[in-house]
Amino acid sequence: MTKDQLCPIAESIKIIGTTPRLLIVRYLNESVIKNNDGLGFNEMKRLSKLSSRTLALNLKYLLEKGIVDVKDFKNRRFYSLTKRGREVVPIISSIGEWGSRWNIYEN
Amino acid sequence: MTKDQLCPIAESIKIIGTTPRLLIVRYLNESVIKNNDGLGFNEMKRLSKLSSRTLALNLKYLLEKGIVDVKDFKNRRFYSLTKRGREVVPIISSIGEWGSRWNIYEN
DNA sequence: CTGGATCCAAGAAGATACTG
DNA sequence: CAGTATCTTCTTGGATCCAG
Repeated sequence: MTKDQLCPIAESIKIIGTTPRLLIVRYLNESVIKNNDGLGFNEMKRLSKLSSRTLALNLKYLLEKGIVDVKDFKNRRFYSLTKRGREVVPIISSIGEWGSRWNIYEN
Repeated sequence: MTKDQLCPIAESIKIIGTTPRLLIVRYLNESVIKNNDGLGFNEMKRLSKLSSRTLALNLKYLLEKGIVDVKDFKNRRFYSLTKRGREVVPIISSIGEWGSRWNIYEN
C-alpha cells in the first residue's frame, strides 16, 4: 500500500486486463464447465494460441496472484482457477456478451 | 469473415482486452457520469497515466473501431464514447466489482 | 508425449522532448 | 492543447530444443 497507489479499478485493469491473461482465465473456466480436472499446458497453448513463452510467463503471474492453481497427478500437471480466479469469470462473461452484440454490426 | 476466424470471445478479448483501451473507456465513461462534454487529450493522459504515444495510438484504434468519438468545439477536442463504446461499460463495471472483492484480501 | 526453456524477431508501451 | 518524434524497455510471437 504505497502512498500514491492508483485507484482499485485502474489497478485491477493492470492485473487482469491483458489479452493473454483474459484468454487463460477464459479457457480454464470453460474446462471447469466441461467437468474436467483442469487443463494441461499444451492444451491451453492449443486453445489460446498463445506462444509457449507468453503462456508460461502469464501462468506464472496468475499463479503468484492466486488466480490460477496447479496440481500434479496422473503424471501430468493440471491448471485450474482458484476461488479468486473464478471471481474473474464475470469479466469474461461481460466480454462475451459484448462480443455477441458487436458481431451484429459487421466490423 | 475468413474461414479460420477465431471464436467471438477470443476476438473480443483481442479488441478490447488490453490495459490502455480499458483505461480509456473507463475514464471516458466516468466523464459522462459527471455530465461533461467528454475529455481532452491531456486530461485523459493525466487520468490514465498513459504516455501520449500509447494514448494517441489507442485512441486512433478505438476511433476506427467506432468505440470512441471525437468532436471539435470551443477550440478544443472532446473525446467521448459512442453507443458501441457505451456497450463496453459493463466490462469495466465487472472489473470494478472484481477489484473491490480483490482488495478484501491483501495482495 | 507433456511442460516447459531458450533464442531471436517484431510489436506495444513508457519516458521525455519537441512542435503547430 | 493535442498531439508527433525518438529512444528505450517490456511483451508477444514463432520456432526450436530438451528433460522427465
